[in-house]
Amino acid sequence: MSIGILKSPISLFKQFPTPITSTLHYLSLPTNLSLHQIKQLHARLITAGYDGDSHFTGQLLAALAQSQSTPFQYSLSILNSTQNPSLFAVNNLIRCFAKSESPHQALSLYSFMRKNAHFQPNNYTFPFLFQACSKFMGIIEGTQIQAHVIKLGFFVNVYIRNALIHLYFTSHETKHAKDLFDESPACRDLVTWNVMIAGYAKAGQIDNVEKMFDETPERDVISWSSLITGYVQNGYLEQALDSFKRMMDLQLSPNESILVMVLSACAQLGLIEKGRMIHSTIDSLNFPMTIHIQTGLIDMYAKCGYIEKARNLFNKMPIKDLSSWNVMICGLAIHGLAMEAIDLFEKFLTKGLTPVNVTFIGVLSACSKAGLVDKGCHYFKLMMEKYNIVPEMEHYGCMVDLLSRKGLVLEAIELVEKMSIPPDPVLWVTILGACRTHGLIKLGEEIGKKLIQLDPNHYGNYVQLSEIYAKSYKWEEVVRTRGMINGRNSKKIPGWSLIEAHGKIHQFVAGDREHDMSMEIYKMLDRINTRVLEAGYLPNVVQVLHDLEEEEKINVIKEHSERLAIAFGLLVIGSGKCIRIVKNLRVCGDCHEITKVISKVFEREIVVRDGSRFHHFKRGECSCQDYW
DNA sequence: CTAGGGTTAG
Repeated sequence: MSIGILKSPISLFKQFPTPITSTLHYLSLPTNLSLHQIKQLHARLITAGYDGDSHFTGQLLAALAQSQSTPFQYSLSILNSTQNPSLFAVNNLIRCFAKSESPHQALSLYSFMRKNAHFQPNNYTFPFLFQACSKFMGIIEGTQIQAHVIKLGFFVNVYIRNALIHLYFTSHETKHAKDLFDESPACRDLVTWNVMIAGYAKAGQIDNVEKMFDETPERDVISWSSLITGYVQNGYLEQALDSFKRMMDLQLSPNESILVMVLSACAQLGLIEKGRMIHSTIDSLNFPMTIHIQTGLIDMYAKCGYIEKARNLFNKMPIKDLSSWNVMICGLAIHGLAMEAIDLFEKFLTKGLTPVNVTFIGVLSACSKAGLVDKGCHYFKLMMEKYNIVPEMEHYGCMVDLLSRKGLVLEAIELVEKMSIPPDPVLWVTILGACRTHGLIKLGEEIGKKLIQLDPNHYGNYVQLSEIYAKSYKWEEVVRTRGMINGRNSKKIPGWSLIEAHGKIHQFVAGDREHDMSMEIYKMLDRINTRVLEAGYLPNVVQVLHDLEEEEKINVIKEHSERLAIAFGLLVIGSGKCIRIVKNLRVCGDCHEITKVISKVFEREIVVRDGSRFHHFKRGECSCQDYW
């Protein structure tokens, strides 16, 4: 009896004769059976009197090992009910253990094997063992097993070597992985190259990722997938999109992973035109609308400013997983739709789903963006007490932000001092900023001095402190603090803004004169400045007044990257169409103010995604209500 | 029967 004549696993059950004849001993099961189907089959075998048959035990375990589920107990019980399990069965049990939640059990089984002359490991055993070690970074155990591999003469087996290289990479032993790769060029295949590409990607060594990819003799879709994933995970978003284009130009078909990654690249860059193009590529390829693809699309639309599109896709999803909910909740949060994010989270809970750390980052950041102190504190407590989630830096970040911006600076300080992990200095920077805006001179002075001591090169701390002095009219201190900036190596992250126009990406930095249309852009900027002044816009006087040392800086404020992008947008984006800008840093107060006025006098909708959220500017107002 | 890639926040 051959499995080839059977149409589906279900028909397999129906065609099982009772009692099962000996011809069935040559049966091998199809892969991708569900746990339910395997259990049904198992039941039939028992009723047919084949319980404990060593051949069928092996087949059941092989099917389990290749199924989606990871039933540790069940697979063990199958083996235990067998009198004379085959090596095949034991290997597949190791495989089951390797992918289960307790992969170290694979090693217990291995040491049992070594004590039994009957079950000496073969070439199939070791890849599963190294896979198990990879799951818990068991490089010490792995190295011991490597010694056995050498002793038994299996070290030339390409499957085993690949699994071992993979183990070295997952255990951050990049050097050892490379040595193993270099050692025997003869013992390499396509998988070896792919392991190297993905391994270097995980290690953040993007140069080596590219080198390995270029040197791969023949590439498959996993090679491309590993390259593109490596780019996205290390922030090389444009390169990821370029590689995707290259791949598509070669008429290769993408897989799900590639599509999800390029959607993420578009999401992070805010490239709606490109994102839409990928969406239509997915449609025209008739690519299956999996949960991952749908979730990627929701994330992309939300992060590109189309929250209603994201919402529609989410509501239409027949099956959602945890990530889908997380993406949607976080998407609402970056749009400042705090109440909707909270309502969705409550709906999530009523479905009986269990939130994870990311879910709470979404909820808490929603609360912080809307200044909902009571709700934020409630959910922070709920997270710790009901769900036993230990807060991470990001959760503290939301809470400190929420409390301090609402003026509850002492509460914020108390929270930071009670933290279970050493606080990131950024938390103190947030509190320092709140001291400045709420006029807490003495406290701010103290924190500012401490921060400068902690990191004397951080430019922003001097600025904050000097502004606190300025507020209390301590001019000498202002001058002294400003003077301390000179000669420091500022670690300031360079700010940029980008705008998509007619399928091209245009990126600007402050004072940028590199763009082809620079002349027109600066002319437009002059026009903007004239018209907003007429409309009653006042530049941030305090800031300008005390930037005495370098007059250059006054101009730099006027030439902040988003202003260049807006000017460019007004020039090239058809009137009536919304101008969409993405920037990496938070929008500064002055730019926020001027953008409001621009939206009014030029009658333009302007959407800015800054480092933390969306601002929808319309008719002189912003969706954030000036709280951001 | 074997090894390799995967969305989520600021």
